[in-house]
Amino acid sequence: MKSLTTKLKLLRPVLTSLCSYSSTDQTLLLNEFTRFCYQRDLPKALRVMDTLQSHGLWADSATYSELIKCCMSHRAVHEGNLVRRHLYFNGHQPMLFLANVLINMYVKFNLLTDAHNVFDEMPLRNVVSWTTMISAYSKSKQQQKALELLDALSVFDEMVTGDAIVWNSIIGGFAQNSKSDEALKLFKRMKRGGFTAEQATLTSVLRACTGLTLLELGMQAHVHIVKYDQDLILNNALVDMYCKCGSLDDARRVFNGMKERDVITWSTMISGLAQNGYSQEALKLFESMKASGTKPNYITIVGVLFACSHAGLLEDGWYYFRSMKKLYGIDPVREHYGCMIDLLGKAGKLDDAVKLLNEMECEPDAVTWRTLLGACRVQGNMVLAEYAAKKVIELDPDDAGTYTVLSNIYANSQKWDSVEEIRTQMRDRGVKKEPGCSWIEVNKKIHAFIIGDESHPLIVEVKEKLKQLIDRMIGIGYVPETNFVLQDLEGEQMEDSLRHHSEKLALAFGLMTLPLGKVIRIRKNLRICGDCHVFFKLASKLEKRSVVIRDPIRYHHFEDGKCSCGDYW
DNA sequence: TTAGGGTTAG
Repeated sequence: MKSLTTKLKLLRPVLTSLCSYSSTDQTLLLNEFTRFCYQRDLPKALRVMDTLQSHGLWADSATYSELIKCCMSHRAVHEGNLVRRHLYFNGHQPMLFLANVLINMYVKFNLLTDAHNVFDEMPLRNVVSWTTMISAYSKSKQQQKALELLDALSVFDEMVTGDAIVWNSIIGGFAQNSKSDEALKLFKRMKRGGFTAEQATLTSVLRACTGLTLLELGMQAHVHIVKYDQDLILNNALVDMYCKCGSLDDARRVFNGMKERDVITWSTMISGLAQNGYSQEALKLFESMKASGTKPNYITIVGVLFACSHAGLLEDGWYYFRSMKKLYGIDPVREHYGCMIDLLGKAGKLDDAVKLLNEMECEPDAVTWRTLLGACRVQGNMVLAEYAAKKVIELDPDDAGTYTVLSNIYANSQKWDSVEEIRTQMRDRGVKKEPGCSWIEVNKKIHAFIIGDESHPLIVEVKEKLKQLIDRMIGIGYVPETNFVLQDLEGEQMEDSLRHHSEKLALAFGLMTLPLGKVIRIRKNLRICGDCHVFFKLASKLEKRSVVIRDPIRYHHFEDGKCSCGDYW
């Protein structure tokens, strides 16, 4: 509800213009202008606007607002500029309200510099002016400017720092652009400022926790959102958070407690189960979904096919793939083909995988070829791997890991010229390897371990702990893998750093700091390598600990010497 | 009849 003062403020310009209606002509002009604005007849409205200006007349703000909306709906930038010039005519300042409308117009045109100019020229701004700018920047490539403006706003209005909408927009913008840590910092600032987060803000916060695999923090957020118990979107985000953090019991609990479920709920849970290695349960859930009357969409089918590929369910995979069009009217797209190529390839049917790849209705992309490369790794097919790796590099020349894989393949066949060629290519293209990095949450804080980086305060102790662990494992038969050829899909591996792959350091740290019985959860930026996979299986048995590793594609649950992925990843 | 934000699955 608008306060009386606000209403009066809004009415003032209308009253002013009414008082100036001295002649019938002018009244007619204004009426005409208003009519054209409402009719969204931009050229006519602009013509009348010019005439108005020559009479020294301004229409009321509601009319101008409509006119600007009209420019926006026509995406008429030029006309928008005309209106702006009209409003500033003869040194006039548009009233606050109209300046805000102008800012919004430029934001919608994605002309942030113009928007910021209007903002800068305003003698007075309100929270709407700030929000419009901050929100625009938080979604743009200039996110830093959103933070700068927020700081400026705090100085300008320390007690209030805007309102919940400002916070919501900036947190949402950062969460949406994978700036999870910044989003969470802002959320803390928001709470310190005494603001209460609404559903959408909390959903963004959950998204940020999901992005960082912050289970503890996500659970804390869960406690705070019980009042939105039956909010569908929030619950969907919760299910996803628990799945992505590898905590399937919690995910199931939320899922089962939901009174309303939509296609996203079902798809999230199906994919979540599949990614975590519970393929049969995922397929069963798909049946329940159909029984519930919810229609699957193409994402649901991606999850279903992923479940099949994960468990090597060749027959089921083919069945779902072949019948998706007929049963659900869904045309297979790249992701579906990708799942099938993965399934066929890892089941040892590389020829069929290649055949399907060639039959694709859409062009295979880098991801498709990388999928085939992954299958070659499992099958140890160097010839096809070389071909697939070349294709990946062709389509994604910045993919550092694949260069390494290709280089390893050449080195293994002693094609040293080719090895040198790859190195030159990488140098020429400025491709740098992303260093392997693993994160682990202890006491709601993230600890990062980066390969070759010694900056963690406990790094000496962690390395010592790891050394002891390796020695004990060698005692029970662990042989460090030294054949890198196809072991390491992302090319993280280097001989001397093998002992200190980031996830091994994170594991050692987890063993040191987390109480017995607590699951050790690690998130990685690169895919786990063959040696680490063996290492983690053995470590889970030796240390009697459950370990979950989330890599960019899927999850590995290590328990009692086994991994949920069944060694196909 | 006039202004700002944000939300989930791949």
